Amino acid sequence: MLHLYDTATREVRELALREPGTVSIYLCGPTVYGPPHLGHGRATLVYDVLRRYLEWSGLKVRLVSNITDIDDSIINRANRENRPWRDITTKCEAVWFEAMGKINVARPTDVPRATEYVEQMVTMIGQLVDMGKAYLTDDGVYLSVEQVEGYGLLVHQSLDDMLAGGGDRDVVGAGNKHHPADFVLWKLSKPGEPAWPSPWGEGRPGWHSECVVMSLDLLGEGFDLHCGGQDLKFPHHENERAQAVALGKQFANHWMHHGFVVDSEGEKMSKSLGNVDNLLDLMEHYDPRAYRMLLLQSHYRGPVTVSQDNIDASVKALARFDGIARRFKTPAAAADQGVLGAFRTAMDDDLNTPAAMAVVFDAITQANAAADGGDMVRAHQLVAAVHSIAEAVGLTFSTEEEVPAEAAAKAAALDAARAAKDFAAADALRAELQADGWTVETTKAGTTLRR
RNA sequence: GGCGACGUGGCCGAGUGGCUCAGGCAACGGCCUGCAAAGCCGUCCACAUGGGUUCGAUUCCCAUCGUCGCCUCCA
Repeated sequence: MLHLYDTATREVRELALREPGTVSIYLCGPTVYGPPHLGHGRATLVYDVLRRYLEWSGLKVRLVSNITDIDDSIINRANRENRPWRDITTKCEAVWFEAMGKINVARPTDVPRATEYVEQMVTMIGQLVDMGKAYLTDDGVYLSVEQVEGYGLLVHQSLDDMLAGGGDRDVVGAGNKHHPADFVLWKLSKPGEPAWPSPWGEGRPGWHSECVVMSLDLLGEGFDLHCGGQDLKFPHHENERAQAVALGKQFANHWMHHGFVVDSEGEKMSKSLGNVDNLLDLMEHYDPRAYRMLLLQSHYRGPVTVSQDNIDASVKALARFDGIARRFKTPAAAADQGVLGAFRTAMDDDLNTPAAMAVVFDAITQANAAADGGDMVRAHQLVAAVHSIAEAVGLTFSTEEEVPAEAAAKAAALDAARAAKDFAAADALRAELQADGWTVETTKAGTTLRR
């Protein structure tokens, strides 16, 4: 069974299932106000691999990932561009799923939108107010973190230490809050801002309230796993949990956080740094599978550098990977159990995908070696295992390339020249094709081209 | 100031108290090939620094240096 590092307990431990055979996962989704960046790509790819692996293992996965379509960033952009905010959110959501499709990230089983949950959020906030755990101020409703048992579980820091570290930062809503760490549940709206009715006045929910309501509604109390980027650990996840705890509800049983995408200087790639390449750009310029391969060859908890060199290396690795799919069309054998077992061992150990990929590449080498040695049965067993693993991690094979008529004609001419032993002509044709970007393989069976 | 992560070979990147010191990319040699490519075989290049524990440390402990993240925008 899968063991994962749990941020709350700071140890790798078994992912316990509330209901045998079914895994319930909540992943904080995007705020739809701009194109998805590389960080979003990593987040979705990491958990797509997790989800596929669990399904491949025979488990039923319920993966809920929300769309945050109420947020200050959205309102700001709407004001800046003088257009309706819903226009932005619907467009961005469409772009989001388009990008997800390109990187082969399966759509979550549930995609709730914040706008569809406002009433439930108001109800929940009302309960917190009634319980005396939340209070109304001039600009909204806040949760009183001092009344939350174990606040700071995920950051492993006491409330006092958090405050001591604040430095010169401005405390948001300082004048209104009872305690500097209290956070907003309901923001009263200013004229012209999107607004929903509430007992405290028109306004909109705070970000942290969205996810707690949606996750508990769709997955129920004590769901198995809550995941997201390390930057969501605090305050977002801490505050989601705080609300659940304040309500007296069981929240996530296990917390998983992945590392950042960094630039070549090793700094976090963040929107505020302005060094962000968006995900669609990356897909346009490189094999869309390259990013997944790059991430699979890194551990999910560490930082990943997305650089020219790294992407190039991943593209090359994919070529080797595709090589066996070209060589062995349909593996007509049962998958090698040793390879699958080694793969499972790696994955179950905190999703050690780099080790898992090492298993795959070893199997590829062995399969090629077996075939070179004439043992096709063995080769096919290994290839079948590679195909199975590819499915488990969401990698597809690229085999047949569309070859334009002109290039195909040159390839045919090349074969004819070789048959006639006119090697000078053959070499010239090959050079032309290579100049056009083709990888040319001339074999006894004829010339094949691929990009 | 508090909390945390990390420093592995030309690059990326797992892992381990000693045994065979993953894997990918690159380079070099060989086989194969008309020559290449692909594939296979082999070579090369390691564990930030200084102490300590130990029969033995890249792996454990301490210190130092360095990098990065979080401490209410953020995947």
